[in-house]
Amino acid sequence: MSDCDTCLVRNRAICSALMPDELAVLSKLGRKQNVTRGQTLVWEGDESLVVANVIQGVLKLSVSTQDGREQIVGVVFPSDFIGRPFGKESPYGVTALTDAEVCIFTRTAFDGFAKEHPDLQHKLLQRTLDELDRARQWMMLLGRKTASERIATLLIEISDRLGAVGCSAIAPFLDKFELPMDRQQMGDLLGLTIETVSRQLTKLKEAEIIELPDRRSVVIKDRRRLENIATAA
Amino acid sequence: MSDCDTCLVRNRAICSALMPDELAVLSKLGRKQNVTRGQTLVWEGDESLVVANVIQGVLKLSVSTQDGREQIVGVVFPSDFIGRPFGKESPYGVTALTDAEVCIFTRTAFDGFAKEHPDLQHKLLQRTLDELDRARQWMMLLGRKTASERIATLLIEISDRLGAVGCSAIAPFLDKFELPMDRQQMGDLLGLTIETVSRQLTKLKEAEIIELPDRRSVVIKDRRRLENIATAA
DNA sequence: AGTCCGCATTGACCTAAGTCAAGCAAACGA
DNA sequence: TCGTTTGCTTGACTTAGGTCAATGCGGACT
Repeated sequence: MSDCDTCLVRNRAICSALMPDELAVLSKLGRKQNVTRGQTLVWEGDESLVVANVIQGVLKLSVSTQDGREQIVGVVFPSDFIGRPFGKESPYGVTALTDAEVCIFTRTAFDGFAKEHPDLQHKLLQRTLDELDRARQWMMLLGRKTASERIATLLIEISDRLGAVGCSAIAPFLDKFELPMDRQQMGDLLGLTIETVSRQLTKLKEAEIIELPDRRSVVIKDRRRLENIATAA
Repeated sequence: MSDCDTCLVRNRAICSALMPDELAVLSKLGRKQNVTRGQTLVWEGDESLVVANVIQGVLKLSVSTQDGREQIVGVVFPSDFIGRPFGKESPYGVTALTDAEVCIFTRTAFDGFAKEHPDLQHKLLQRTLDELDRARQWMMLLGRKTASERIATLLIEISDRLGAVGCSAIAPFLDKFELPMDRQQMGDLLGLTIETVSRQLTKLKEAEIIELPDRRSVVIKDRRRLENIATAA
């Protein structure tokens, strides 16, 4: 891999657990790779051959039924880790939602390196625990929330996670942002149809809680009210 | 804690990563505790003060909305690990579904010990990754499956996990078992109401796919067909 | 400028699951 | 032994969200 020193996510990715000399070793094992929107990095059910760090862009993790229903089970942002280390086939596919850049490793090479580096494993454990918490919050959404609660929650969540990627000191709340996905993908993430997503968005727009300047943009005009809807308060 | 040597789950819990002398140290930090059905070990939103291994019994992890809707986001069986190590408040409550016995540690003591024992952390990481995969499969269920698919999936899942606890060499498929939860809890786990759970169970009974000898027992009469329903094949 | 084309929106209608309200039966306590 | 409670089932009705079918609209290409 070319150059960890200039990596956009070097302070936030799991690599930040490593000392410079260790990082040099790891960097030899990986390489940067560009991925274009829609490209699939890992197929659901395939043996888990690679893991990666996201440098730029947004990717989805998704599961499908035989008859084609799809559920997005995770969305990864810059500095997040992708893949299933330590054996096992990948129970979900990984596909780019936007053009992206990842720092990719073969799973076996990464596993071997990780075994020797407890600090890296520790970071990975913390990240996995956080991801598990997030997955569980999403289970509540999928199991018990109404369509409008789901949409509101999604907008807040995306705003927060995009905000965390940028400089949060300058822009603590990101009230204007680009959706990293289309309506269908929002539906696949929320367990709704595209039509319901669309209807709920126009409802929020008509209530003047958000604006939709174009198909991909969202402006949050009344964050407080949006949060109230999201938490069913 | 009294005695790891005779612990029912010593070969399967994360403790199995440790050497005898290390285990002796860990055992000093924990103690066995009995929990009765319905008792809550950790409250949702409380600071995470304890972690534990499950020795016997079944517990639920659950999240609630302000207005009282509940979603069960995880079910833990003997040898599973409970709690949120390394800081943070617990985003879910932990409550016993059956009488249970756990081996409990204060979080800080456990964290300290884990930091010194990479093998233990490695086990914990693998377990957390598995748990995350399971949570994601459940997201597919909650987001995209119909009521009958959900019920069928639940019965298969409980049968499998109870089977894994017992001796799977003797009983590879557990076709008769006790549900570790009531109808309401099945609903909370599946994102359904109690009435829908009941109706779907009677439908499976009338199709002669299962039997329901009493409120807590299930007999799987036609596993193949049940699996077909579960996977929407 | 005009015409595709891929999304997104909107409307009319349908249905799976929720709600509300009885019944019912095993377990429980007097 | 008989109420009472607690959990489960069943039935009648409602509804949130899905389905199907137009329609709209902005961006890319000729």
